[in-house]
Amino acid sequence: MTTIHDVARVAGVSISTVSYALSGKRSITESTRRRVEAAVRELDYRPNAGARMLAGRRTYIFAVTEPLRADTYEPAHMAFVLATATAARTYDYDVLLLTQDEATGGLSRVTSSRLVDGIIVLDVLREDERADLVRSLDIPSVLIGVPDDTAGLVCVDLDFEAVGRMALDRLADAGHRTVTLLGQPQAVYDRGSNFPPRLRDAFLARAAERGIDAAFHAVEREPSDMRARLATLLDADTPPTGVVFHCEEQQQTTALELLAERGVAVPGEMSIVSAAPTFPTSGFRPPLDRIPLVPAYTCGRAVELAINQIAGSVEPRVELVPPTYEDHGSVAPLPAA
Amino acid sequence: MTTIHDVARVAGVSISTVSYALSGKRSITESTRRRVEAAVRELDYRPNAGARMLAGRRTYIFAVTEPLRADTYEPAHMAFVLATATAARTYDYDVLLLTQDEATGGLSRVTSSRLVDGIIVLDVLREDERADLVRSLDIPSVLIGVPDDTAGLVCVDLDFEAVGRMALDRLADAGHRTVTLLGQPQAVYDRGSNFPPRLRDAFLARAAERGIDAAFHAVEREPSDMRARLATLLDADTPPTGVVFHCEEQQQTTALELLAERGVAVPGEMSIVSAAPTFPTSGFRPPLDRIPLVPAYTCGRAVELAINQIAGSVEPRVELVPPTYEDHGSVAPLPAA
DNA sequence: CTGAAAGCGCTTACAG
DNA sequence: CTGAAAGCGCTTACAG
Repeated sequence: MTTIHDVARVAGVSISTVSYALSGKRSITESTRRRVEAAVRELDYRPNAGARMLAGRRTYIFAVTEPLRADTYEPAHMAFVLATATAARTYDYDVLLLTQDEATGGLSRVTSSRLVDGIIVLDVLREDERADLVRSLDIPSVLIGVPDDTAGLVCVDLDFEAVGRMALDRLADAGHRTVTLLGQPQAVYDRGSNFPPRLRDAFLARAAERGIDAAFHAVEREPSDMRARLATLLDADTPPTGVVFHCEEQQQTTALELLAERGVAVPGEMSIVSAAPTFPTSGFRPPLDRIPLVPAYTCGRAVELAINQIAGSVEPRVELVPPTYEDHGSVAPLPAA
Repeated sequence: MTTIHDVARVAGVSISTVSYALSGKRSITESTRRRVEAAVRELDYRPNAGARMLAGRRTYIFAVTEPLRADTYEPAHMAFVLATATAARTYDYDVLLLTQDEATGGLSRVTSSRLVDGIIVLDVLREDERADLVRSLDIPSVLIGVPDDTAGLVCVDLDFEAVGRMALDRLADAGHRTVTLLGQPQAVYDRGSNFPPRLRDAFLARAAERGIDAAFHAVEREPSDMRARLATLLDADTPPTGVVFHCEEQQQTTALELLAERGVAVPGEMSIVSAAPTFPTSGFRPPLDRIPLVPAYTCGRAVELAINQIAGSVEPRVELVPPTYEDHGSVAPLPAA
C-alpha cells in the first residue's frame, strides 16, 4: 500500500507538505505543488480513509436514513436516495445507507462512533422518531421533508402546499368550478407521511377560499381502483371538469387509458394537472401539465446545508422550494355549458 | 468524547484489556470482562470508527454498487439494496452506497482508500464493467447475478434457468401444450440484464425438449401493452392455456384484471405461474402460484461469502440458489378438448 | 490472564 | 514557504 511517506519521498518533500498540497490548507510554491501532484499520480496514491478520519476528525461520510419499508415500493424514494448520493459526491462525500430496522439505533451508532459527519433524513413522517433523535444528537443533520414539530431542525422540501394551491389556481383560473384531487393510497395518509396531506389540505383550503367545489379521493395501487374511482366520478350528476393527480405513474397512465376508452377529451372535456411527480409526463397521451418534484434540487440543497453545518453553524429552518408549473397543454378553459 | 482510556480507567484495567474484552480475541476472566462491560455501559462507550479502521485494518463497511439508473425504477432493486444492508448488519457491517456515475470510479476510490472491506455488486449486466474491475481489484467481492464471463468471480443468484424450467414443467406436467412467457420490457433484455434472458432461454429450451409449443413476449410498463398483448394471445387461433409471468406486479394485476373482464377462468381455462417475483402473489385475485425471488436469502448468502473472503479465502464460484415452487392453485390440468 | 508499548497513516499546531 | 513532531484512538504482537 502506498502511503503519504512514499509520496513525500518521491516528491522530495515532507509529509506535511504533501498533506497541505493535497488539502490546499496552506499556500504552497507552485513548483513543489506540481512535484507532489506528479508523485501522487505516479504512485496512484489515495489517502487512507481511516487515518484521515482519525487525524482530521472528518469522515467524509453522510448517513442517509431511508426506511425503505418493504411494503411501500414508491420509486420516488429511490430517486431521493440517488439524488442525495449524487449531491454528496459533489462535496467529496459518500453515503452510508441506514434502513428501517436501523433507523434510530443505527443513527445513534454511527454518530457516537464518529463514522459520519452528518445525517440526511429521508421519507420523513409527520411524527418521526428520527426527528426527535436528530434533535438530541448534536450532529449536522438535514431532513428532507417537514415533520409536524420542526423546532430545532433544518428541513428542506418542495413546498407541497404551494403545489396544491398552484394546481387549484390553474384549474380555477381556467374557469373550472368542480375539481377533484386523486391522491396516494390511503395507507400513505394513514402512515403519517408528511407531504401528501400538506398538498391535499392546501388544495382543499384554496378551493374553499375561491368557492370552488373540490373533492379528494385516495387511490390504491391496483389499476382497478383508479378505474373504478374515475368511472364513478365521470358518472356523477356533476362530474368534475378538472382533475389533479398526486399519485404514481401507473395510476396516471391507467386514468388516461380509461378516459381515452370512454372518449373523454383531454383537455377538451377534462383538464388535468399532475402534481409533484418525479417522472416526466410529457410522454403521456396526452402529455400532462405538471408541477414537478425535483429530487436533484431538493437533495442538493439538503446536502449543501449539511456541508454548511459541518463548516460552521446553520440556524434551524424550514426551507420550502417554490414549485414551478410546466405547461404541456392539458388544461383548457371550461367550455361554455 | 469518551475513549477507550476512559473505559479502562473506570474498569480499573488497561486499554488492551478493554479492547480484548470487547473483541473477544483473547480470554478474559469473567469478573474483569463484567467490569469492562459495566464501564462501557456506564459511559455509553462506542469505539471510534476511524481509529478502529486504522489500527485494525478492518472498516466494517461494504461498498454496495447499485446503479439505480433513473430510467429503470424496478422496485426489486430496492429490495436487494435493503436485503443487502440488512444482511450486512448481522455481521456488524454497514453499507456504503455507490450509484451509477460512481460505478467503477467509486469502486476504485473506496477500495484504494481502504474505506471498505468488500464489495457487493448488484444489478449485474451480462457484460458489466464492474465485473472486470472487481476481478482486478484484489478485494473481497461478491456479485449478485451472473455475468457472461464469471472467471475469477464469486457470484450468487437465484437459479433463473431452473425457474424457467420449473415453470415450464409445471404447466407441461398438467398437460398444457401451448404456453407463453410474458416477460419484462424489451429494454431490459436489450440493456443486457443478466437474469431475464437466462429465465427465458431455459424456458424455451425446456419447451423444445418436451415438444411444447412455447412463445415469449416482452411486455412494456404501460398497462395498455399488457392488455393488448394478452388480448392478442386470447384471440389467436390456438390461444395458450398456460402463461408464465416474469414481469412486475402492475403488469400481473393488469393481466388478471383483463382475464376477469373477459370471463377467462383461472385456472379453469388459463393456468398461470408467476416466475421470480419479489412480491407476494397470494393476495392476487385469483392467487397465483409463484417461484419466488428471495432477496433476503440471496443477499444473505452473498454477504456471508464476502465475510468468508475477509476472514480467509474463497474460491471463485457461481452459487445458484435452487428455486422453490409455491402452490396457490393457479395451475390446473388442461381440460379435455 | 493481563499490561506497557509500538504502530496504523494521516492532520495540524508549532517552529523556523 | 516548509519541516519535525505530536497526537488522533484504536489493535495487536511482545512480555511477563
